[in-house]
Amino acid sequence: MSSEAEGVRRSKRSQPTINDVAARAGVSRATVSRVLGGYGYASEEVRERVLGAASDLGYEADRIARTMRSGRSDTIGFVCADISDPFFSNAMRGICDVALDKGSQVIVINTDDQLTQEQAATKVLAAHKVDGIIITPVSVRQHDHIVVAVDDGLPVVSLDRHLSNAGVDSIVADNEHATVDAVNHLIGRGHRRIGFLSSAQPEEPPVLRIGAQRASVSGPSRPSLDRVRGYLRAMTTAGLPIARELISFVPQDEPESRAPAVVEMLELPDRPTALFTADSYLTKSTFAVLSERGIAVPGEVSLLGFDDLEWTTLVRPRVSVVVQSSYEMGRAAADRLFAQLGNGHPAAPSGTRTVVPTTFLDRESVGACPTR
Amino acid sequence: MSSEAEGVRRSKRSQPTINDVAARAGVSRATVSRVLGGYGYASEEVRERVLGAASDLGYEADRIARTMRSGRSDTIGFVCADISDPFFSNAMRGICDVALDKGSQVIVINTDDQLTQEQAATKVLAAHKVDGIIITPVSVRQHDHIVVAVDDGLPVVSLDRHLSNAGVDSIVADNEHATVDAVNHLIGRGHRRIGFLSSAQPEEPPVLRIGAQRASVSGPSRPSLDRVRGYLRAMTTAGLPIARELISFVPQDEPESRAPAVVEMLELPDRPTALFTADSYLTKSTFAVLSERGIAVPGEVSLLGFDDLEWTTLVRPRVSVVVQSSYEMGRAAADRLFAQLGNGHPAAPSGTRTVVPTTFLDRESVGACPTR
DNA sequence: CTCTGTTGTGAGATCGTTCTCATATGACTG
DNA sequence: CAGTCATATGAGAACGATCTCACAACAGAG
Repeated sequence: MSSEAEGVRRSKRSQPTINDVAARAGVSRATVSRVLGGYGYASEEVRERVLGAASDLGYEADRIARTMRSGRSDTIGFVCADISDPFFSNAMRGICDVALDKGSQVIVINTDDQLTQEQAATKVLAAHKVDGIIITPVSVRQHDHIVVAVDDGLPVVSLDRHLSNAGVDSIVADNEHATVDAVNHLIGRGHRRIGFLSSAQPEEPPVLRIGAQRASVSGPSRPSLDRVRGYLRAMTTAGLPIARELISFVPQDEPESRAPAVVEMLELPDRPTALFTADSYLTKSTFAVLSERGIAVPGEVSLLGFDDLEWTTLVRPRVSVVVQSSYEMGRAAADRLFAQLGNGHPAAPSGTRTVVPTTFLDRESVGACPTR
Repeated sequence: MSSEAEGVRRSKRSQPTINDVAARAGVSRATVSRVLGGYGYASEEVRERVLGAASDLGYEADRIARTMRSGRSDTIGFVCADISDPFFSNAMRGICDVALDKGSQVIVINTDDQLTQEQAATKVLAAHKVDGIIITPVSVRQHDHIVVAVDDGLPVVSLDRHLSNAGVDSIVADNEHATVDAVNHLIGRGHRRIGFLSSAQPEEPPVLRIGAQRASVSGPSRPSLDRVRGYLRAMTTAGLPIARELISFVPQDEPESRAPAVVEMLELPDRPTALFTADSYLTKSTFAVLSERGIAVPGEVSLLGFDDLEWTTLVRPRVSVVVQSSYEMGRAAADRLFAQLGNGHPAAPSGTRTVVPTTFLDRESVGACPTR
């Protein structure tokens, strides 16, 4: 009933606390917490008084204090190479959508594919007491920091890369299969000399072993490697020879080397009649080179790429591509993470590998192998 | 010296606390805090012991507890319509880069241009005790929730939109000027009938007033409106008539209406010889329609757009555009925010309007006005 | 009438920091 | 020798929520 004290309100940063609500409702903090938290007992009369007081004051629980006490922050972390990359920003959108649904927020950290930054990121996120982390690990070998986080009980989901025996769930596209299908499509159109272009992690350049009967690539599962594997498998299965010069890896951190790599392949004595580009960067560079040199697509050279981007339907010919939905992959990663969170005690992560399907969009850049 | 207790470590979620460090160093919490916080006195000997203990334990201060006590969270919020939109993801990257530099993290929330979601977002971020917010407000009229936040002492910077008299700093491109220059460029090439296509916020469709001598558009400053203003000013200044049918607004939330709007303009009895598209969506739709219909660019129709995207140099002709660096705008917004944070007590935001320059990229889609 | 159980409430510990304040010691000054 | 400093440290109070526990009050059972 004291109307005078009400008018005085400190203007700067003074959200009402649970004490204010308790005082206004004439009950204790514990009772307010019980009513608002929806647990324990509370008489109907008290419940109404508390709810009324809370809404009168515009009370909103301080998340930080809540986290302090309960350990849950309703916040997850997303660690990626570069949020301005469409793959990650789309995945981010998927993650955010799921998080919103679960009442969580998302903190983003870019690593620029630097291991040190990734290590720092996991530490910072742990210090922020995030409930879990979705990460696209820089390296599939050096991931001690991730294992440490998992051991500390922090749920982690790996996006677009699979960490073997790290006990981390992962969400990946069916890269190998999709590539097999795509290359088979080219083979089906009569192509025999099919070039393969891919970006490669500078730290772990792929090592190819090309034998008479078999070709293989060493290293753990990661998109670029799995796609080479798909290429090798499709070629081998079709009984086609694997030529070293038809496989080109461009270091991820040397964008300026992409066009030269494409040029080099096009200037081969026995030029490939089809090109499979394993990522959007190389699809773009390849298309640009082809277009600049006036090489007819698909008349002289067919082009088939991985990843769909806005421009692929804007250019002529429209580019045929294998699509992986980064948005769906983001959603899947978040779903997986919240599933782990749901199990009260974060059950020992089983290291489940969730494979997200890809789609083949047959457009205009692939044609029959030109006859000579 | 007790080596047995050391071996026992709880595996789940048990980061060492400042108490552990204090115990190991044989000092009090306060001393540890002083050494680690770098303030007050501490003897060289104690300092070393503390530092040693902290590093032995791998101690990292709990950010949540720190926030609890100090009020600073080293976290800022970014509220945008859709993080998967290149404009926002690039801005986000800029914000993250600056934040990283300042030792802060960024929480992203998508609003899908929904006012209710934006209101919820500001509340949640306040509850998370973020140090400040960068926001691209859905509406430049209904922003009570933003004013409330500012009044509560939460620094806010508005990105890409200016809120008049809300006391909020803003970062915007020089939309009007850039458009004047761009349209002047078209006029300089002899064009007289220049079409203008833009997206419009569904809630506040622009109202045009077209008089004999003057044309104007009502409403507060926001990119789409400022660009129409630029168009009107350039046309008026050049003494060219403003024709209502040459100005088309497509509701932002109706992507399916874009192509029809372009078609409608191209089928005008006296078809425009040049088109200025005020945002990337319409640039894309316009290019697609032009290309599908086989209309020669710039032979029959010239095209000039706002915003640069990957595809504009991949297609033929390459599209001439006005570029605003969303990355730089993001950086500028973050710089502004941290500048406010720096002033100990967040000085009353002056409502400063920072204008980020644009660049005109003259490529191949603009040509001389065809003679009939 | 005592005992047990349900319902309702509050006191107070707790989470891990930061930071104020009190206190202690030695050195130096007048 | 008392008084004033600078140096060095620790005790303990916040911050705002959650949640355990203790305790009432009252019902119904034995």
